[in-house]
Amino acid sequence: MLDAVATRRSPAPTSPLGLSIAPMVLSSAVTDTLRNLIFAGELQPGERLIEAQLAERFGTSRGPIRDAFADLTNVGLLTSVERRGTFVVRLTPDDIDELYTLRSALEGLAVERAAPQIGPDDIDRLSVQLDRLDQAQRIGDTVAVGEADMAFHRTVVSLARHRRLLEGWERLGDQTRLLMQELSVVEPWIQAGDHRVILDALRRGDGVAARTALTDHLAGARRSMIARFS
Amino acid sequence: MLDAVATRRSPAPTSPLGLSIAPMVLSSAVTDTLRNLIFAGELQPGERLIEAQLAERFGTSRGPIRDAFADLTNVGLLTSVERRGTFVVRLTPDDIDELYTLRSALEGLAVERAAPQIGPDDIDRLSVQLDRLDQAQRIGDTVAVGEADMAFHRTVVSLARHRRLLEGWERLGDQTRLLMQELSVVEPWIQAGDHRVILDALRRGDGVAARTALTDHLAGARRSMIARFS
DNA sequence: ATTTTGTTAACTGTTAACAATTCCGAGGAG
DNA sequence: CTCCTCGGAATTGTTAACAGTTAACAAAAT
Repeated sequence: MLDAVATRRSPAPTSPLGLSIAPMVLSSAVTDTLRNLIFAGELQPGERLIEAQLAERFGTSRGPIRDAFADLTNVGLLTSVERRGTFVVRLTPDDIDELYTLRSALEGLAVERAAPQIGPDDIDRLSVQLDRLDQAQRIGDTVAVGEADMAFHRTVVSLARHRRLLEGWERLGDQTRLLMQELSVVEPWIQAGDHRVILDALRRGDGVAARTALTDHLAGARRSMIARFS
Repeated sequence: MLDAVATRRSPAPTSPLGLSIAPMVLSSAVTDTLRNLIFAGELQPGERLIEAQLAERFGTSRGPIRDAFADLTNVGLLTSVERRGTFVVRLTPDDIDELYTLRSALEGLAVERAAPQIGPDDIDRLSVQLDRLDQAQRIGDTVAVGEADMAFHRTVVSLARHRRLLEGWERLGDQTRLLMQELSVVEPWIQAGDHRVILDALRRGDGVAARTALTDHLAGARRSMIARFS
């Protein structure tokens, strides 16, 4: 029915046998599939998405497609104009500025909250993710780099134990991935070191240091992104 | 068709004759109506909303209702569980903490960005809104107080000229109004003065002062809210 | 050549019917 | 008395068809 069904939002309940029992809701499956198509660049910025077309492609009716459009519009990956259609967002330099200044504020708050209550297992998790990032960078796999980078940042934010903060950040995270796809950026080498500094500060439980390391890192990324904007 | 159609998101285009020409989209009308019903306390926290019921009440089919549910869920006024229904959010003390810490971060960023580029007309607008707030407080009109308070804060954020910041804040603003309704709070008297301090700092273009005044104000409101939580 | 006006095709918003799941109480077994 | 099972009712998820709007194009007028 669907090319590839990636359940992301709803962590599938499983039966004792490990089988996924949860009756799938098409809308969310479509949402995830579309998101991945966007991140993979198959749906390009500016492109118009037509309900009936996608409905046929996925073998569903237009209802679930509409729901997915609504979701992705709220996340900021699509924009929709009443009675005129919905399109993949095309980011401008102003958008980049907005993205990174906001991420800076949110992630800054996050690390300061996370630092005092962080545990050794959390540190390990972050460390593993950084290794994965290095690995991906060495190979030169753009998609994997994007994924790993965002995974690290997302984990940091999640450690603040602040639901709304995480939800708000996730929107920006998705848009950042769209940006990376749009610029087809292999993350600049600078960042490899930046991340370690953040992690070290967190390991010491030094929230203030972690914050400045993080905001510096994001300011650098922001400049670098705006610079390579064609 | 609809009891009261309040278009909030889409500022209705009007013809030279003053007639609203824009063909109304039911979904957004329903969204606004539901939001107002929630703020007015007619739909109480925890209450379950049933698609068919509301569809009949508004004289529409279930489609637009579903769309409205999706919107309000994304805003944080409703929560919906797959195949199980959607409910008016019931806020807990933890939620209050989240709301105010996040608002603090966002509005802090906002004033610092707004301060350097603020004009006399902006100051006037804010001043008028504060007068309105005082007025409402003197009369003791809870709903008007909530509206005026949120209007002031919203204007401050909008002056930062940062689309994503404003969008993110608006979700929190809506949830704050829900909170006020839930606690049926006439804003504590402290705040009257607090707001003036913020405005004065902005008038001087002093972003840092405005930030501390604002975050102090929000910290106070947070404590006061948690305190009166029954 | 350029603008204007019909005209048509495509698409979104909406509706109503169908399918599948959940909820809730009655009845029976332990 | 408690727990479990088994319908039936209620409710959400999905589908397919209809209606109004927008966009694109060709013909006519300036």
